[in-house]
Amino acid sequence: MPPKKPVEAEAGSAGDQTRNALISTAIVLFGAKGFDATSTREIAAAADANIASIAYHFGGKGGLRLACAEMVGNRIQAVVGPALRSLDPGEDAAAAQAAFERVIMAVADFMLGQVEARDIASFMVREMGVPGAVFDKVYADFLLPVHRRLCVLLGLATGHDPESDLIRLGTFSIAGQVVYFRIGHAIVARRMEWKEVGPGEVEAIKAVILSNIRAFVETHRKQSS
Amino acid sequence: MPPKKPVEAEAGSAGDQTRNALISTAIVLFGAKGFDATSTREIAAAADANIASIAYHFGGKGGLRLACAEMVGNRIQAVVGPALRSLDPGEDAAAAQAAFERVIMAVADFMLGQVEARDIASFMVREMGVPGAVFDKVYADFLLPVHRRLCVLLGLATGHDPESDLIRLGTFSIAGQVVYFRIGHAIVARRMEWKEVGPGEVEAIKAVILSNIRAFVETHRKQSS
DNA sequence: AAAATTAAATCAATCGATTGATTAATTTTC
DNA sequence: GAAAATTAATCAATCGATTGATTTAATTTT
Repeated sequence: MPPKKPVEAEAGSAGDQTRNALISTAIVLFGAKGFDATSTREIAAAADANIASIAYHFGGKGGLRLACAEMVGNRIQAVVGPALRSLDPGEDAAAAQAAFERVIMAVADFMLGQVEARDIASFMVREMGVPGAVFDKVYADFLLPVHRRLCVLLGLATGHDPESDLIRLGTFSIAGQVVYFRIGHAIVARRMEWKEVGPGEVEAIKAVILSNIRAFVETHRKQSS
Repeated sequence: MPPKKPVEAEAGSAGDQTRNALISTAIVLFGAKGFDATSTREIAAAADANIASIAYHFGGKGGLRLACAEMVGNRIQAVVGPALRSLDPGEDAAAAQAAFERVIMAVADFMLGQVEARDIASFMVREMGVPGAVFDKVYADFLLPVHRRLCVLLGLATGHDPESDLIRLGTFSIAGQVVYFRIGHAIVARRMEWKEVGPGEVEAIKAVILSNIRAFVETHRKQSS
């Protein structure tokens, strides 16, 4: 019988080591090739573990998938969470816009930045395409609260109702740009004649997205009575 | 043995019928579940054909994948091509912007519109995520020329060099919004509390994207000397 | 025009390989 | 020494691909 999942990340236990190794390598492989295209033998070999370890620790391949989603959610929360709760913009439209920009830029840095984070982003983007337990969990635990908060900020920045169609869809259209540059990085890189998407290229992408954010706010800004 | 009675030789030979049926159903299944998650038996059963037909007509599962990409490319070309070549904007910035908007709106209609087209879009979006023969073919035959043409239009509309980083990345940021609303439609629909993405919802999305296009042009417009 | 021939297409059956999962035995850890 | 963890080996099921036989359509020969 598998043990209770560790609340704290204890790297000491031998069981947790292989457990974490399986999750880490599975995220990379799931993100790179997809869930179905990745075999349990491949994961076990890359993680230097036995095939049966997957069933032992996670109950099966599906359980490992959920465990990956949980770790991905925690990782992203650690990146975006502080930027989301770092300030209370109150009624200041400029401060709200600055906070909105900061969150989107943080997400872009995470999604497009370091190579180790790209696998995490790829995994999550893949899972968001197919309905299932992972989708429901990530949506409820991560996507919905983050999007709600972004809508509050964008609503304050423009003077519109945060839950209006304009603000909700507008937030999607901005956040969607970040997502697109992640999943479409191969196309973008080829078209831009980039050998790789390094720090300089990420900055170029961020500049365009930031410009689009400010253009959106400026276009839809309401006069505050 | 007596010869068989002459049968009707109506539209399409018997071989082409099953061939087209295999491609059509494969696009739907590949788009909905992914290439690896779709078995040849499943395709053959849905297409009401024999399993061996896939190897006979396409040489194998991979050949069917390429054949699907070819048909998808033709379908999209038929939709976007006329809008792209319908006019020569010359030096008129306003006409170029109008043409740009028309093309993006046509792509959005195709990507988000009718249910039968969503499978095609899903298939292509999936294939664009993994490097391979399909990626190379679609990029060279479809993505590159369309993106180049869009850059010309957006360059004319804003007065910038069509091949500048700003215009190329800006075009991606706009076209990427359309792609995102396709792959993220499940998330968007849940957040917007839409039961389904019907014509009205598509119009709402298009309005936001169109607004973003105009905000981009207005922000980056150069004075023509 | 009838018969014979060739080519195209589909069929049921089966191949070896691989999938995720499971077992029983063994080692490690505390 | 008991629980936790790992291991090699095996399970039934399914994968894509292939086979040889059969049927259908088109072409040639008589």
